[in-house]
Amino acid sequence: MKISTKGRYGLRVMTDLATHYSDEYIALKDIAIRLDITIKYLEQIVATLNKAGYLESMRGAGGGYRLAQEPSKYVVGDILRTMEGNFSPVECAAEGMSECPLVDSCASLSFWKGLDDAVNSYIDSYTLDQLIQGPISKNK
Amino acid sequence: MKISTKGRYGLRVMTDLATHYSDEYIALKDIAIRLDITIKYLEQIVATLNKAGYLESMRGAGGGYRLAQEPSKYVVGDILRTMEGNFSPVECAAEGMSECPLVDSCASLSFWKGLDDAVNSYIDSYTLDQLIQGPISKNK
DNA sequence: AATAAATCCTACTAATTTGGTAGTATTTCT
DNA sequence: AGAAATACTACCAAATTAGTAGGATTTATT
Repeated sequence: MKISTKGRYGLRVMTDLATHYSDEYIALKDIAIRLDITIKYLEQIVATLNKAGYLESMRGAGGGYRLAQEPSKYVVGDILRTMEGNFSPVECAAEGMSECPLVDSCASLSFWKGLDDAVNSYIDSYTLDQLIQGPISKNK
Repeated sequence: MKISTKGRYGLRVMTDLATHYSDEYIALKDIAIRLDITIKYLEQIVATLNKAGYLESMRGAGGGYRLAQEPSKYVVGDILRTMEGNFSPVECAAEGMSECPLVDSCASLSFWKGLDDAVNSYIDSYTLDQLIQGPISKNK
């Protein structure tokens, strides 16, 4: 049960933008260096975040990206679901799914739904600003 | 963040064996029909469960598999981890991992570890016998 | 106006994982 | 001896994921 690099990098980009939060635009070039990924790959990740409305962008020289809102406004769960599509560990536990022929006799459905709930309520309990606090102390 | 069919089928096989729990051996042929998968694929799934020591097997005509212990002795989390390898959504949150070059400055590590904990403690809170109760009432 | 720096858009490709098939050997019961 | 079952191992196909690449467009600077 793995989270893809898109989800991880997506969150990293958001935390990077959060730690550099201001009204200035930050170029992908800079983020790419800090996160050690290519600009080209980063472009795709940022495109997803941007389409979701999380960012403001400025094209051309001196352009870049910045958060559309302050860090505390971003729920980590939203970001992860945006990057990964739905986050349900099992399809049949997700929205309105009931294609499974075994559904009526399925002993595990409520178990899976419970897992789904546990995961989502955890990731929804964090906002971006909470992520960028604390761990800095580990640096010293 | 998906659970593979191996994990889902593995758990289904175990619940199937649990609902038919007795000292008789159950042939894969029967399980395959009930779960609607081929015997050959089922063989692989069962092989993993068997190597983990969850089952007792009997070869030859009239043979099959049965649970090595009574259903209440099986923690669902153990079964899922057996089928999926480790269950950590992110590698760096798993055992002793720290290869990530960003580890010291990683803002998210404790977040990921928390997710890992949330998932594992949920799946460890169920035993097989709990799964096979309750949903039967939905059948009527 | 030209140039450089940046986002934007889209297509393609490579690598990995997942899901499944297949064949054959071995064991056990009748 | 034969049938029914597990045990083992290799292979393959489809899907997903991860990453590359090229070029178009926009904007600031000189």
